[in-house]
Amino acid sequence: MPRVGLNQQAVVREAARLADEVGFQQLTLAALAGRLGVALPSLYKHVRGADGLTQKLAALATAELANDMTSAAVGRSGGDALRAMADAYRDYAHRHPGRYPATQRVPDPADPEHVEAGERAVGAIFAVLRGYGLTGDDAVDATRALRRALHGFVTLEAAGGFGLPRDVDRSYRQLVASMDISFRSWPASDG
Amino acid sequence: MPRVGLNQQAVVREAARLADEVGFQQLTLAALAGRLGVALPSLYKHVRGADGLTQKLAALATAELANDMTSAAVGRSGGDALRAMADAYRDYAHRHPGRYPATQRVPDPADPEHVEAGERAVGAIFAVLRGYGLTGDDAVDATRALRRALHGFVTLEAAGGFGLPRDVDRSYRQLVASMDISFRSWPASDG
DNA sequence: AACCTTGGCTAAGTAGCTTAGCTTTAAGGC
DNA sequence: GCCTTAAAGCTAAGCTACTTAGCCAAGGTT
Repeated sequence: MPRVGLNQQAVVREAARLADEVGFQQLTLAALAGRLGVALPSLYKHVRGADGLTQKLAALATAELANDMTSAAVGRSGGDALRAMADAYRDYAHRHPGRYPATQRVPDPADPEHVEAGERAVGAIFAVLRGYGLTGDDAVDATRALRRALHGFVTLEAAGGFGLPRDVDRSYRQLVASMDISFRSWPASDG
Repeated sequence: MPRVGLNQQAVVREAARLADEVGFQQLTLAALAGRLGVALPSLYKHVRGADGLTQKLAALATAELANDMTSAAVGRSGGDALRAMADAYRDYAHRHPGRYPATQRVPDPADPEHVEAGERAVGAIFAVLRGYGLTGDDAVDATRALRRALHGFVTLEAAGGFGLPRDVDRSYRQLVASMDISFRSWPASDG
């Protein structure tokens, strides 16, 4: 029995690749083990079963997405920053259709890297909102609104949920434009 | 073997109740069969397996949601109608936590009732948007934006995804208020 | 060289879904 | 009132996927 020499990182990275190829839902331990050239139960030496694997995948994907969003916004502000970040978000979902769904998982408090990645993602949005003069509770609400809008879009897009015949890129630009308007005239916090 | 006397409707209705109790993900054929007092394979006489069951559940839930949204908006217009409909949407998700996720399933073209329910739901939103003077492509984009916003909110809320400490009802009102503003100054279609 | 941690394995068991094929109920025609 | 038959139930069997238990060998450490 020649050793393959796996470790957790190698397993999770391969899982990410596989997920992008076959889809998040189709990511199975059996397929992953086959890809890595080991028997299925061997994976348990590296990750805590199927759930542990998806949690680690979530941590990886969240970190990647946070990176992309941050780099997109750097050196920009206001509507420019918003558009750049929104594009980076959608791009990531397109480039990594299998990893993207994992980013929606609530960070595991027991995994510091996961928690940190989540905070960086939120922080990137916060930074953009500061350009609109939004801070404190307003920024919290606005962050939620933006996350929802972006996530909702790419999810429905991926599901083919846009039955209505309308150019999708354009819809996205419209969405971002409307968020821009919302943020500029954000309802007063005591509303 | 005394007959229970099931039919498709009885099976789907019980599935809806069960889903609300144990959660959409935990809705299993085994649990449903136990609840109905029949052996698991007997369900196949009424629905086409697990997938067929969730599709029928989706049709039921979508119809219910469309009804609620429509009744909420009737006799109102503009921001009033928007708020009422948004509240009805979130209420439904709260009252039927197990059915709600099923409403996100793309309508099955082979199931006329499902298709019709989906059209009624979109139609209810369209009617409200007409009050903002939005029609045609603008209404399409705005409908997508509203669906996303509402769905995103209740999904994140259900997932406990609002880690940030902030009153959730209030966030919802803010969200709806910001949609109201967006719709009143919707970007021109040629933007 | 002996040790012992680690990464691999096989075997076995669980949960859930599905199909095949049989039996019985109960409705309808004669 | 019987006979036929479609429908509704059943058991048996098999599939996929995940999980646990327990064993063995590879290979670094002392």
